[in-house]
Amino acid sequence: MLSIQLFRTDKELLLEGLKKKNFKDLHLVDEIIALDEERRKVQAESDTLAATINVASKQVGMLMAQGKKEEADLQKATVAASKDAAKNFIQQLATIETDLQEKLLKLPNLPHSSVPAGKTPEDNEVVRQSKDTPNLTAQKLPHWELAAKYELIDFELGNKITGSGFPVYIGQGARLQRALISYFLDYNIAAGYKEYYPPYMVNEASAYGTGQLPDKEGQMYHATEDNFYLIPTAEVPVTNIYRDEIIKELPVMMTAYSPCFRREAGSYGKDVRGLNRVHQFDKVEIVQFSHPGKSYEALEQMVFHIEKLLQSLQLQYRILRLCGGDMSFTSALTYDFEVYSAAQERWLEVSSVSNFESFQTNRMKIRFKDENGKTQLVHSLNGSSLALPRIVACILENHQTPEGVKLPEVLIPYYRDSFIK
RNA sequence: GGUGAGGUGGGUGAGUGGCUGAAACCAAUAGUUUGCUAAACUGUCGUACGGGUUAAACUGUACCGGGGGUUCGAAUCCCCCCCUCACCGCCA
Repeated sequence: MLSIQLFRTDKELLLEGLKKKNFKDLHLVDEIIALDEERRKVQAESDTLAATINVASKQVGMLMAQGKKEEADLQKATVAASKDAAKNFIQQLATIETDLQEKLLKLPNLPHSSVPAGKTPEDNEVVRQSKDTPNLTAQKLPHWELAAKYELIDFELGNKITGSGFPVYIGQGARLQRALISYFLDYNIAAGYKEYYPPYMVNEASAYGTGQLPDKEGQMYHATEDNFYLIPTAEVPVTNIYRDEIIKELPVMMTAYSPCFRREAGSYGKDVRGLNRVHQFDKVEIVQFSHPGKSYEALEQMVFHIEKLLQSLQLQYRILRLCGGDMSFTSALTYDFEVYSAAQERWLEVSSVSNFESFQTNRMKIRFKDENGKTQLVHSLNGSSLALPRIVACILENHQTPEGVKLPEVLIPYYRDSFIK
């Protein structure tokens, strides 16, 4: 949620940013400004009236104590007379505030100045790309065939137990999941992130906090009996750890593994074959809360952190700076990491790292005391390090050899073998 | 699921209708002092939204789990909801 101060002081900047994000309903800006002014006007009047009522009420008590009953009754009448007006003001205020809030929630975050203009993924900017491309000559099997060949993943079995998009990992496949999760967590912890093991279901307030509600409700599995939501990412429970808190020491660096549940309503076709898109998958997430002046530095660090991780897995990757039109609603700057699937001959997104600035924390009221002792919103950032399915897909495809899948060096201690065969 | 107790500021915890935005203690923080890896003393110390100011000072309103009600006036009384704890039941 954008801060209301922006509307009072930087209207031009606001409009410019919204345009870059291809936001259409620009008239909302003027409506919000008008509502804000009205709100302040009504509040001033309401507060004044409330003040006079409070004074009169206090006098009733004093007069009664002195035994001046008639004068007290007079004051009572004064208060009673103002009561309707006071109630009216309160209702007016509530209406205006609800309206204001609703409109404010419709506006996306403003893009950072480095965000390229554009509307579609084609307009994303390639920041860096690893040089070498995998040299697969003899065989070039896609991961779903490799998974069948080595009995790693049974997609059909998942259909029977639950439904499509719920793969069952078996034997070496299951072991690889465990190895990757442990490796990713250890890698993050070594960089200073604190490990959390959060709940996999959250309440409504948490889902609102990170912005899954109200607009992305259909993407989450909902346990209606208790009104809990299955988390679509560990970002939700982990970020909410600090909801309504004033943080004592920045930065806060957290990492968590969790399964992720996504309904992915409306996705079909060859793009979702195998592990490319599933309803339940595993991911290790990193989250940071940062001083507003240092959040972009933190973002670059996170990008570097993930880049090194991908290099250690010997996967070919590229880093994209998303254009205004392709960025998420809440983000100010997003870098996507894609790894090249040699067998499918396409890039697959494996991580997305974003700075949300104060867009999330404004809604969740996550703050700190600045140098002058004033309470300010912190900046929040997060990224995947990493999402497993597509990493698994690329490891299988890109490291396939006639002898089996040769695992990268760093995974061997975790997998306790060097080949999947 | 049943029964009981309870939800107050960073923490413990007092407060059962006006003198309470809230005692006391602890923590935190600033300073004073003592020549020692600390103690003593003093001050400051909730949040939000307004007004005000270059910025402060200052000032108004709201908030004692959430919502509603009674009353001139509510942390305090009433109703509904949520949550926590204890015991019982069930159980990985």
